[in-house]
Amino acid sequence: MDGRSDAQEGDADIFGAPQVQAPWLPDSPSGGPAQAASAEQLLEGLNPAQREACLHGEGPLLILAGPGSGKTRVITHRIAHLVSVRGVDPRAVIAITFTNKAAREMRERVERLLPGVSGLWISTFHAACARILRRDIESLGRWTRDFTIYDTAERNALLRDLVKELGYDPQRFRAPVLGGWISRLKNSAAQEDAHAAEQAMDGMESEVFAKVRRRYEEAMGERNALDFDDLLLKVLELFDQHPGVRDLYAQRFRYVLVDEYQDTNRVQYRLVQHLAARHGNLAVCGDPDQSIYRWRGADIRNILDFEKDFENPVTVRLEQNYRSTGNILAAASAVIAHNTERKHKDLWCEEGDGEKLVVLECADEDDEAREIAAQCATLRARGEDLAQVAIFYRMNFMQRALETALRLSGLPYQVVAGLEFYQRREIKDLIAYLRLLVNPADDGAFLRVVNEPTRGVGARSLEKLRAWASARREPLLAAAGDGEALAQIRGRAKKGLASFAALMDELLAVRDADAAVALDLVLQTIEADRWMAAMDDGGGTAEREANVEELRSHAAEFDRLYPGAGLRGFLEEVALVSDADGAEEAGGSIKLMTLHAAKGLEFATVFISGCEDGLLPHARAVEEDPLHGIEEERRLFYVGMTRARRRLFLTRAMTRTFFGESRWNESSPFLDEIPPGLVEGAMTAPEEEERDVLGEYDPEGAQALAVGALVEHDHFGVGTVEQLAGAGINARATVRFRGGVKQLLLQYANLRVLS
DNA sequence: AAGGTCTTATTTTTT
DNA sequence: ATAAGACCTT
Repeated sequence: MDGRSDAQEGDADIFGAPQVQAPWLPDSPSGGPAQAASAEQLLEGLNPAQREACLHGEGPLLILAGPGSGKTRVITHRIAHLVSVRGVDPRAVIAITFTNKAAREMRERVERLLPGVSGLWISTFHAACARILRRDIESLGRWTRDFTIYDTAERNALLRDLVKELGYDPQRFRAPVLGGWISRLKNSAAQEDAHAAEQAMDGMESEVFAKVRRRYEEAMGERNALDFDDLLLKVLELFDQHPGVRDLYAQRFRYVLVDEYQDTNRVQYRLVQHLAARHGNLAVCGDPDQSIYRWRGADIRNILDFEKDFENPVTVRLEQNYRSTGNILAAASAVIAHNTERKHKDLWCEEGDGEKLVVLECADEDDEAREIAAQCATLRARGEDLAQVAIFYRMNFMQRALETALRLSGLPYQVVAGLEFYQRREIKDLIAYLRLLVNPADDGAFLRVVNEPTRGVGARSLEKLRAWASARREPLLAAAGDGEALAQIRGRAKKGLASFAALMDELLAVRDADAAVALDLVLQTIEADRWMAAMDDGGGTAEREANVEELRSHAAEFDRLYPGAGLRGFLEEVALVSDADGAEEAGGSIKLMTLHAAKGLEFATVFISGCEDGLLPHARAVEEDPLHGIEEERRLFYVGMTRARRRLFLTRAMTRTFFGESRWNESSPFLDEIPPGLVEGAMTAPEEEERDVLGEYDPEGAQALAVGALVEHDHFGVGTVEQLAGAGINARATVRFRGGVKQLLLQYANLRVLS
């Protein structure tokens, strides 16, 4: 195999030239590991199936990998084997993952096997595409390589503006909905049924939608911006329209590996086809049972049909589970067996049965959170490492109650994949300054910071500026620096705009500088201290200052890690890597995350909270698509269960507060799919529960209740009792309030009897 | 134009 | 319950 010579010669000047590149992938001119691991070392400890996947040479390879079957191990060892044993140039290998977290982990593990290696591409689809576009997007004619990446919030902000601009009611045509439609349309663009997607919207609305969409694409072009979907789509366009460019990449990537293939959508599928077109050495890895991204276009057929799509693929099944105890595995297998859309798998493990699963029924979400915290405290007392404990939830808002309980119990915790940080106002503003400086056409960034700190520029003058700019198809920043445009604006606004333009002009000096340097100049130029003081809404400026300081240290750290990547590289990372906290992991703390974020991870102890009908499966998922929805939710539950190595707790709350109102929930149907013999504390622990609950429940007051009594409730006001049922903690009342009839659990309702 | 109060919708999941 | 918007006042 002499992959090395042709890749190096052909690509050195093309790919190795100094350029903006995905910073975490330093693409040094000469790749190659410092010291190669030997073949024996690499295969050590692998089972026969893992070995086969690792050693597979040329041609398509499908790795069907059950949870905990050592999939990442196989991929990383395969890469190491290719490079160090078969002598493949690292730059001829591309490994694509689905999340940043997975990419990071894979990179670390490969580096451990191949110390000092460089030139490998290990990244998400989005990062890889961004990187390709930074180099080649100008072939498409419309964007420059300094394009800005818009996240969902920025996309929605633009859409809202456009809806208004087009004279529609932004209340009726809400940006997130429109954005969702646009995204779905784009992701099905590579499919035959793109037309069908458009028809799905009815009459009147579809016309509005079509108009908004057209304007949106136009505006994104004018702003030199791309949304997440565009990143993939534009590469596809590039490859379709410029076979030469396509060949450059297809030629370079002798080996293409794709992880989590079951979650690829049709666009990603086609991208992979392009990349592997030349050499056909495509190895994909995945598990149809863990496909949980159908809602954003993932097409499970991609993996189910792999064997049809490629001639003579080698299929390797990894069915031995190295992670979980027998009980956990049996429970998870029993649950997933209820799905019809799947390939049968026989998972097995050498572990013993282990502990039984524990189901905890709790009164409400606070009780649930306290119960979980109490269990965690017990684990800690027994000497368990809390870093090996995770709590999963279906929806982000559920995080609150959990956090509160953990904090009260004095347990250290860490929220994984919270986008919090980069959503903070001061951080978004600073990022917008930096973006505008790299991409002066980014009107979104302009609008965000033109009056931040305040410069007396209000809606009226901005409207004039906009009119002038859009008539000339000029960016707003250019207009702000144009005497003619400013001629129609007077007073403070005029001065403000001019000074803003001058300020941005000054900042231009650090356009190609390191991230920290650029950030510091921005902070200095806008007089950050005064700016933050002005933002102060009473809570003081300490927190904002700390956030800004954290951003500075992020930037400095980035510069240190990726010399040469500069401000542009930093902005790319900020746009694509949402989980900023993932970098440094706080030792010994419990991990909180959504079920989706849990994919690919493992913990000794796992809590799945909210095992309730309506939440798991999520009511909306089932509603949208009764057929596939429930199966996807079941897969999600399965993913959660199979993260656990030794202990699995499934918790549910009888009532849960949704938005202000508390709702009664049935238990999740998935719980009933677990063989009862594997579960302990079967379904309820009445004596404990009663004790918990009675503390807050006043039976005295309840006794005064009778049908016909007039009662008062904190939220619903005054009402009449129509019916009483149940006893003790289950006592319920049906009460007619002015706003309607409510079923209330007496223990929580806190009813005051008026007559 | 800026700052305050009041209404309103919001809750899948991620790049 | 909460946050973001709309709306009103200065």
